[in-house]
Amino acid sequence: MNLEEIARLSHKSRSTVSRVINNDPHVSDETRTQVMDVVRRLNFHPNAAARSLAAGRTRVLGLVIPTGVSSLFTDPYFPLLVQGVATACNAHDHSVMLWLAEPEYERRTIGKVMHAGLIDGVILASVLTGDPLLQALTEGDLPFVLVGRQPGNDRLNFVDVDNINSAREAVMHLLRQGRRRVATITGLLNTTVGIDRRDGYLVALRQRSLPSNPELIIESDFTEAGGYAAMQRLLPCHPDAVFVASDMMAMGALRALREAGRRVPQDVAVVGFDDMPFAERADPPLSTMRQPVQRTGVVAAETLMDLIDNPEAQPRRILMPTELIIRDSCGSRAGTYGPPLQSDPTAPPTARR
Amino acid sequence: MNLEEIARLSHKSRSTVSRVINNDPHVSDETRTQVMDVVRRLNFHPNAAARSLAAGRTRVLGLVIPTGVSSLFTDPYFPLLVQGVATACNAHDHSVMLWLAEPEYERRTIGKVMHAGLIDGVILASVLTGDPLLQALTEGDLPFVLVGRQPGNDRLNFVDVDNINSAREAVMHLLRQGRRRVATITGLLNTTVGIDRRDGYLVALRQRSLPSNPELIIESDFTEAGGYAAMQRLLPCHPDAVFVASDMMAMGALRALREAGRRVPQDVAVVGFDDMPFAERADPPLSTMRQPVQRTGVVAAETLMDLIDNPEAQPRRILMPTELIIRDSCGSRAGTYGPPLQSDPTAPPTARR
DNA sequence: CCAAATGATGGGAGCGCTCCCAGTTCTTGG
DNA sequence: CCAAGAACTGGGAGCGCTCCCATCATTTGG
Repeated sequence: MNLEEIARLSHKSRSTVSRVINNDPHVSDETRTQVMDVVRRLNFHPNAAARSLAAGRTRVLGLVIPTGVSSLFTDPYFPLLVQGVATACNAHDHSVMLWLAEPEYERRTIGKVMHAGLIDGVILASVLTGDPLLQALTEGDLPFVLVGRQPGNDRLNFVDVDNINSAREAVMHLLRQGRRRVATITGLLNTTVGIDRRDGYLVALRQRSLPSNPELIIESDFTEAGGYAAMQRLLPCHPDAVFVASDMMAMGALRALREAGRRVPQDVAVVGFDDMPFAERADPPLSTMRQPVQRTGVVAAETLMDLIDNPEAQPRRILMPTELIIRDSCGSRAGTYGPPLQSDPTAPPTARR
Repeated sequence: MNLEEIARLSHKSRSTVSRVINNDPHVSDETRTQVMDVVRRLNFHPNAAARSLAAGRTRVLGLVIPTGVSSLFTDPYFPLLVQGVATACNAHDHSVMLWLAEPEYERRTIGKVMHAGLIDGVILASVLTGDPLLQALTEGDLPFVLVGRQPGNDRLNFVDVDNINSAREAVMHLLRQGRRRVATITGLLNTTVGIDRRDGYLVALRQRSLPSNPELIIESDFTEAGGYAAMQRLLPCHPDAVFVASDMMAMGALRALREAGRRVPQDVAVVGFDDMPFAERADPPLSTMRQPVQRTGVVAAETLMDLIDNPEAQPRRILMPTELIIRDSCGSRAGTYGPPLQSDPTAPPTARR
């Protein structure tokens, strides 16, 4: 079944049917109705390949997820992001093509993304600096949006949260409680997000004129096991608070603290990052910096579609809001543990929704 | 850049270049080398749309994930499945198109999957009986594979685990420990997997000539919160063991037991299902029936590709192996808790890898 | 009342491939 | 040494659309 056949059955031309299908205004209402009747009766859908070939666009967005990041799919971060992208594509009558960037197929993936004409644009999640695909995209002319900023190139389009300031706020919150030995478990420090959240920790200390103590800063890898191991290394240093750069690692940290007999939050306050679904059911419920992951996926997809339609505009650099969610693990729930939350009029608001 | 241009530069015809690109054997080695040199030099990739249009196949597989199942992307089940499918596609030089089956776009999704010619075949995960897309696929002629069997139609292709027998084994294990009041928290009973795992529980009781007690069977929904609520309803009935139909719900059940002061496994033994990554880090580590989710995704994709090449063959009905993983929560770790594991020569082996 | 603008429609060309058929060259056996 | 086949190569048609231009009918303004 094709345009020609619909044309025959509705006694119109192929061109007119094409106009109807594509909502072209240059069609009379009567004709439109006639054609649509036939289209609906036969459940006609135009062939995507022919359409792409003739029009030069596919109405498909690519989504590339790195596989090197070990946590990958056990951490709900990517699933939520994927869900956001897919939802936005649904809403805008696009489809999404998903690639796992497995190193052994790197060249092939680059070829498919950039040269095969399968997609109109691509969303790249969590790229590492120097990623060959990013390199190729930068040199090519396929529209693309990063999830997570890349320092050093201010012409890139990205959607992200303000990791530095969000981390700073989280640590500030701990300091305002009177915690004096605040440690941090960082993410991988070869990722921008890992670096930024650590830097936010350092900024907070500096703002309070506190020295940073290298033994209170442990690099980890965003996994539960990594958080557990990092917390164990931290135990001998007796921190009274830990800012953990992801909820997944925070779960590991809580487990290590529990096993070591340290009470949370009485002995050690813990704040995570992400507000993943499991955070509120942790033991104790985890205080954490919420970021709107699913919404980030939606915005990334919408930004990309906008970019496809308007390739010449200024780079889009979008920061999503974060929000500090206070639960039990940081010891500042009113009247629950320790000293009450001191109000600090110089502090920025913690909620920026 | 197109075939014609490669042909010009390599002093061959379009047809010959096409043969080289498609690994047609009717080309001399010399010609092949010449052409490939130009192809590589210009980094040429044939246009996917033109290819699909001319050849009638896209080398793209669809993957449809339901969104009605509330757990969806917070449960690592789907992510692992997606990863398996994507990996298999990578390995076989295919791409994967992902759709979230959101109810409000149901008609549109069906159209894209079935009539737009975007894909050569589709994998459907966790369909409910009577799903309109399944209905449409059954009546159409697009190759498709289900993840999870559908009773009532033995012409469908599917990949699954033997949920009935696996559940039976898990419950048998509890009974062999001497547990007498074994309860179950089921999944949604409008899903085949929910029904099958409950039925396996019932079969185990029957095999031991034990009566089934309705108040020890609580329907839940595969979520952590659902498992928590179900366990709370179970507490007054004083079960000494619970078979929970998913690890996610088991986490909720453990939380409820902990809050109620019931010791696991001394007071209540718990066995889950899935062996999700978090199971071994639960408190206590969760005994569970492992199923190879990622591998299931790989097999589903490979089965679909086979089906696309051989549409006329017999229906593929594939069962993946499961394996009971003994950890602390069921109280049968040798020399750890309670009575020793009794050997039961009539029992089937628990590991079937 | 007629020229010019406006609106609606139809047909041709062409997007970049694959597939088929025909033609050319090179072998090989009787 | 030549016919018959095998091996390789080239060109045409066509996949189902979109886009452009031409055409025809209908308004509208001077």
